[in-house]
Amino acid sequence: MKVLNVAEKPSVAKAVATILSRNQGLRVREGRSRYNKLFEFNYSIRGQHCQMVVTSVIGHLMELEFEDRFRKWHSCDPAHLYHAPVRKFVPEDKLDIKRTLEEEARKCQWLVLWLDCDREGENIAFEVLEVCAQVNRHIDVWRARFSALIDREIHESVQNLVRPNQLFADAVDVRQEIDLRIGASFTRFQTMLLRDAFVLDFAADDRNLVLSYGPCQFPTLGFVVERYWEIQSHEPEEFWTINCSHKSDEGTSTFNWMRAHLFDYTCAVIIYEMCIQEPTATVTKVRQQEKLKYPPHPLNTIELEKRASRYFHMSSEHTMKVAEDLYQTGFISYPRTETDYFSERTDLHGIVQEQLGHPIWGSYAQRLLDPGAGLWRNPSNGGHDDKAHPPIHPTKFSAGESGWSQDHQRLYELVVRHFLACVSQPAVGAETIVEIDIAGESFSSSGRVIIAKNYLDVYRFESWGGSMIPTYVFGQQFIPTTLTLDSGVTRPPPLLSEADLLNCMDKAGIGTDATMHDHIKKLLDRFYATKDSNTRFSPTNLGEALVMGYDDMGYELWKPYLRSMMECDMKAVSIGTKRRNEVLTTCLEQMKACFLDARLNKVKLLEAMALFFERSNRSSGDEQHEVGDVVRQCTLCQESDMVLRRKPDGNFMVGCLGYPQCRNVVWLPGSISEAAITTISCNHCTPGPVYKIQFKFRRLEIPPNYNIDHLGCVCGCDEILRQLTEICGTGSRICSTVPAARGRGSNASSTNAQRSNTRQTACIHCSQTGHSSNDCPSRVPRSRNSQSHRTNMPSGESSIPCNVCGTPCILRTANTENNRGRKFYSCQSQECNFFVWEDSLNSSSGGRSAQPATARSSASNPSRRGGRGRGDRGRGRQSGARTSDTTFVSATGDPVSGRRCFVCGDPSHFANVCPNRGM
DNA sequence: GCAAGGTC
Repeated sequence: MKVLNVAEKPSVAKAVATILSRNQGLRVREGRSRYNKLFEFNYSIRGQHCQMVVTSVIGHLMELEFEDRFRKWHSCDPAHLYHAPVRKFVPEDKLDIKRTLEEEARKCQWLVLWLDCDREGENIAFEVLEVCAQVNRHIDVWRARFSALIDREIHESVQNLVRPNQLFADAVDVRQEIDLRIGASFTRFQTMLLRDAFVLDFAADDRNLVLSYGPCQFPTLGFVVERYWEIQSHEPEEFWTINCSHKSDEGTSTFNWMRAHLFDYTCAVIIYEMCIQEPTATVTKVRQQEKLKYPPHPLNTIELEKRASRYFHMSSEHTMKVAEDLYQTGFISYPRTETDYFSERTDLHGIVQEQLGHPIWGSYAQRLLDPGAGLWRNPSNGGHDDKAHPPIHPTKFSAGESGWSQDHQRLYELVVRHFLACVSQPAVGAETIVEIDIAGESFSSSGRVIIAKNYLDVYRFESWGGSMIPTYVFGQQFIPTTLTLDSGVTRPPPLLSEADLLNCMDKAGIGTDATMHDHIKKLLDRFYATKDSNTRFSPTNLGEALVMGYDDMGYELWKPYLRSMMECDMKAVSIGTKRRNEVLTTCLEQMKACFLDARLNKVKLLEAMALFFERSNRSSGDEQHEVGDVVRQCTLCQESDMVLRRKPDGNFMVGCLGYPQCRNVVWLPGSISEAAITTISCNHCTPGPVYKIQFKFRRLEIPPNYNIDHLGCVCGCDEILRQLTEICGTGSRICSTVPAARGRGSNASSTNAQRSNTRQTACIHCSQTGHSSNDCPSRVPRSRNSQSHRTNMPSGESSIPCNVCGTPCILRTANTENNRGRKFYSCQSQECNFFVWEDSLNSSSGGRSAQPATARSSASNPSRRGGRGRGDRGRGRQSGARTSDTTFVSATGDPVSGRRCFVCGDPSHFANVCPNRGM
């Protein structure tokens, strides 16, 4: 029988082949991919003679992408990316590996998968399986389960093959699809919204700047911003403390006040004065005890990154590059591992033995192996095990190689010293604590003497501070040498260091050991954060603005909860308690709703950006193409979407995204001041969905008997919209400009709204034809700024104060069929919708109502927080001074203020406990 | 031009 064995990486293929063949009769040949060799030997599985071929892939064989027609950024509304078709395929650079697998699979009866024993490994197993089964559908597929590349483990696993686990692979499929859809939709949305709207001069090529969003990179940025805000909002507070020292023949001891400090000056002074009046100190306790300082757990990836950052100021990304080099050249074990415990079968003594010849730590290694020295101790167990790789440890001796950089040298030294420390006894110290009493107040002093340094002898990166303390005996009395009342101020926490950031990510489950450094690097690459020489991170203006924008929307998109929830769902899929499609559908529905909501609230992002950046007056580039909100699929080209857009002149239109190939367009009345897509679809227009638009018209530009708020459909069925287009026109500038003419001329199937524009309708201001109300020569010059509008009011015009806002109302004449010639007062303020018939003001009761004909829209004057600088944010949060006073409950049951669920928007809970998640 | 996850 011929058996094809496939490992996740070349090194594992080589190790498996070497172990199984016992290095006898092992033949090596090249495959189509230069990195993935093939190893051949004979072996017996459960008594059956097998010709074994072992080869490898390089991680994932396949990638997930949108189908071609959705890949261009302007090809569709980003909201469509939540259901646009995706495909899994082998990318160009992996085709060689695929061909090798196909060639070998054709000749084999069995396929044995030696992928890492985690979810990603299982998913890769199914990718390999798919490729092999396509060329040999009879191939029998098996999975080898192993937890380390050690002889017994590998031999046992091949004799106890199991079937691949579809559920594990499903969980990864779900993760991939969600990551892709969320990432691509939000990235396109925020990039196209913000890039050209502001002057982003920090990037050399700001036209090609990408403002990416990702479920790992954003929470990572969130940690940085949150700490920054904490520092910004810190208000130093003065405190008071009493310090005491005592000088004797043996030396000086410093005693610390056991109350530490008081913020109340009066209290501190009263206590201090009591001490001054009765300054005799009495020793109330002398305690001596042995203290141990334990060596670190065996080294895993995150710990390696953290320590290299702390000890050598190396970035996590650089650390992993250097570690990869050392691994490739055989000096250290596999550097991407979660495991921080050595299997009992690891030959720890053998690893130490290799280091005996080292000029610096060789003698320490000798002492370790000397049973008489008593220095050896079996390493501790950190409690993490990825079941695939051992902790990082040295695999080959080196006293320094010629090609090594200083960082190679340092990292190898760290790995070796860390390993030697792990198998060493803890340091032992003798600690003395002395407590004294002065006028009823307690003070303490401590000293430590190291009795045996043990592992600290080799682990030079750690120290154990301590100082000698003079001898004191219980009951002894003395007069302090100094007794002072000192003041200090509270300090903010420091900026996050790289080690802190890795810690936050690790605790919140953001990224994996192999990818965390990538997410950190991405923050720097995207200009979201900077790192100072002390490896501490600050957000850039861009990073802070983005987080602030989403925070102002009330969404937790920059917090780690979304990722944590996804992780829970992945776990549920992998153990079979939830189905793959169920999780996928529900999660994507929720994220799409969240996306649509975020887009409706995009003004928050714009406002936050405006706090930090100048507005740009660019009119070309993406701004022209800024994807608006989708109304429907274009019925003309039937490929792209029709989207609502606001043109530079302020007028609205609905145009096809396929422009200029498709020039389908619907022109809208020129009297619209606001328009926003809703999620309500029209019941009449087909093919659906056709989303209705919430319009707001300018009071002065439409007849009085029309409501200024109108929920309408632009696809021809809406009578009111049709009438208003007839009455108001679409704006003469639109009619006369070249692009507009092009749009109409090329599109024979123009809508009612378009055709109506050419009719001769009377202006509502002067009742003349030949111009629209927008361009009426008798019309009051109208600015978008209501302030300037007021100053331009023509003198002599009849006016009354507005009942609602007090702004003068102008007397107008209606020109509609039902009310032609009738006078009405209309408020000039754009923020106010008040108008009233003149005749109704004179009738005390009955007849026409004296009430304003239109109510103020609740949305017309949204309550806003005042302008806010960077520093105010944290302060607001600290004092709970947010817009809502609702109490929120986090997963741990702690009340948290000012947030709302990003799934359903309900402010009473967080998304992780949302009843609407339905999963 | 978007994500995150493998790995050379």
